[in-house]
Amino acid sequence: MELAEKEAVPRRKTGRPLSFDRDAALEQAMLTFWRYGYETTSIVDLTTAMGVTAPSLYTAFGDKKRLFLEAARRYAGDPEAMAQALDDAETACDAARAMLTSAATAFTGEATPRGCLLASATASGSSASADVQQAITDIRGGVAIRLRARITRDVEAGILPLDLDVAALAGMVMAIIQGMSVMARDGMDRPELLAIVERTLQAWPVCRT
Amino acid sequence: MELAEKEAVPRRKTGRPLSFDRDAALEQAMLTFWRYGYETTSIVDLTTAMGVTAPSLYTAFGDKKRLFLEAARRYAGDPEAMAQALDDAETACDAARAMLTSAATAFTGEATPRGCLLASATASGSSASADVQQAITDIRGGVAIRLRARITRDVEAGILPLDLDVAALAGMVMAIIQGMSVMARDGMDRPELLAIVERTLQAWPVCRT
DNA sequence: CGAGTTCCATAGTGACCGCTCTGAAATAGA
DNA sequence: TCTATTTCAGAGCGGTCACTATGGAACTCG
Repeated sequence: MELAEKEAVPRRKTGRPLSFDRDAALEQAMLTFWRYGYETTSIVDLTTAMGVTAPSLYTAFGDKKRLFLEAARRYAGDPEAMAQALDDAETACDAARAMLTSAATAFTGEATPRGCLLASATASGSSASADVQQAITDIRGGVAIRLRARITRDVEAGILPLDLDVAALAGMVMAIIQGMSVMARDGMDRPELLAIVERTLQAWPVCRT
Repeated sequence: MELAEKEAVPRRKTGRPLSFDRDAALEQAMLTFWRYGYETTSIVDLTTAMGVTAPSLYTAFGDKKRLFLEAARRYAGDPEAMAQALDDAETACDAARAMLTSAATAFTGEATPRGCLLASATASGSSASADVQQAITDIRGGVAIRLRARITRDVEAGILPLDLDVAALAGMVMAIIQGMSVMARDGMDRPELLAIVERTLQAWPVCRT
């Protein structure tokens, strides 16, 4: 539940120090979950990638679920920073374009797995991990909420029509992001994804002005 | 490899007959994979849903991989029928609209799991199932190819502009389908998905004429 | 230097995984 | 009815799963 509270500063004063870089290990865990998914990544996969033994992993991160959620939070980045980026864009259309192009770029990185961790890692799973799936769903929902808020701001500013279906417009952007994740995993390259982004933005009301 | 050949008619003449409806059992297997994914569905999950014992499952379907691929083929339906439906539509835009609305409807059915089996069941997985993931990717790719062909037909007929990026337009439709699968799984209802479809189709060149 | 604390690696734990061995039961053809 | 063939259900195969008990090693503090 409130596992984010004691996480930041549980710093011990005495005792043997950590023999590995916790942050670097978390990064490797994130990349492993990104590539193989939550349930379909084994502890052995993780310990191998992170370069630590199983007991060290459990001491440092709790268990597989908490490690995954921490990795997912690291992947998602600071929600406030995303909200700020959306707000800083001149228009909601610019904000959406920035979201989509950065997604298309991130999904086709050379040094990372393809696609989106949040879209693929818990896309399916047993009922035993329903709570983890819900947590990731909530992160996605948070992005959608912030995007809708940014669009609504443009409606209220008179930039977008008053009768606009804000949820549908935001939903289109979210759907393209999740869809591009699948297609990037299928091997589609970055220019193709960016072309999809530009085509999709043609659906934006009066964005072309 | 060529497991589709001897499948249709391996009918034995003697011996104890099957005590269950193979087709109905396959249907239940499909629904189970649809809900829980490929690797994250256990044999016990399957035998429970199908109402058969493990040895019966293996005798009738081979192994987990072959059962899944057969279920996926059943889910995808006849590719020729889909190609025919695309061709029968008056325009490529109508064909795309039909694809998208039927996807939005199928992803929010009352009697089925939510989302798309082909989009979610192998969205992530260990490297041990890379061949299964590739098989599902190929099915998705087949849909994209047929959609591009239908769009190209409209370009050649002068309905769509000659300089149209066909791959990008088809990719947009495919991305929306995969994306709606995720959002349907997140709980989005049918009217919301259909609103996304209509908004997205605003990006279609001169579809509104 | 101890005492106390924390992390280390080895070597497991029971539970579940996909899958199959076994022998009885049910059919078709002789 | 007898034989051959196929499916049935129960029990269990080796392997992997997430996770941990244990005892020694490395640190801080007094």
